[in-house]
Amino acid sequence: MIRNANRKPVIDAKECDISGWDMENCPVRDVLDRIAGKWSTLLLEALSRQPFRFGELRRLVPDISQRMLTQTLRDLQRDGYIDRKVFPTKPPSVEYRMTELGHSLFEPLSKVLQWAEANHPSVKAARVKYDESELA
Amino acid sequence: MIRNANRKPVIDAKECDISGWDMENCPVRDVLDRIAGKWSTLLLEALSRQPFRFGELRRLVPDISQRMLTQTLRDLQRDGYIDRKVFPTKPPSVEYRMTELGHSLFEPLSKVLQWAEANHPSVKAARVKYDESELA
DNA sequence: CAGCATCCCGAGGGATACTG
DNA sequence: CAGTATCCCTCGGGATGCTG
Repeated sequence: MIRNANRKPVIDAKECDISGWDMENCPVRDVLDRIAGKWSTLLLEALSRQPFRFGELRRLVPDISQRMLTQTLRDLQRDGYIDRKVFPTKPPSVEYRMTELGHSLFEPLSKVLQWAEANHPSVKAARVKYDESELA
Repeated sequence: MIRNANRKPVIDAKECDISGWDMENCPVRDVLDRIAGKWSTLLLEALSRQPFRFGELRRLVPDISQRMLTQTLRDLQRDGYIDRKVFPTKPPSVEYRMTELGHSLFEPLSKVLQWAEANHPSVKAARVKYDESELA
């Protein structure tokens, strides 16, 4: 039985490196908050394969509003994950292309996405089980 | 120069496997939405190291409100990432422990967290550069 | 100790219309 | 085509107080 007696003292802040994260300027949160948006990962996934133009992305992700497409692309660009090239044609065309930083981010990120897809059934099953035990 | 002429036709939905995700029941989003919360990764990181009790987690993450601590823990438990064991002592004590599913999630997830920490300077630099070019 | 209930606010994000 | 500008509204999450 796990009890207070043979429980280790509360984890040391230095050692654990968690308590040291004050949320105001936590590096991990600062990066994560931007890619945790509703559309970020989807756009990163698309652009990880090949460059796309605005309208192409719009067609690729039909559910996104052009407002959020613009904003998400700008945020991703601001953080250095994608590049934006304007071709002064008429009408103008704009190409979005993933940077090296973006690719290096997407490498570990894609593993999480793959995990999510692969383990979705387990998660759904866990939810059903939880919900059943709750209404008891 | 990249132009419309020698540009590949718009990516095939089947091949790309993106357009096929209707957002309503996209597996990836369904999983991601829960771990994208403000506190989820922090609690997963803590519990990936060792089990903790409610109050211990509270002290580990001082910024979290007990409301969000309770709610986030319940959500993580519901999705099967952590277990909750109640010891009928007085006063009662509750232990949270990461499940195998949680550990298997945290494996790829921790890589992203490490990436975020390691590349935070690059991201910050990109932002500065972007903001400077914007006010021009 | 480990929660639950309530109130409340700001940000994320949708819908629509207009523009260079 | 590739955006910008408004309006609006949900809801994630903070603060506070109460309970078994």
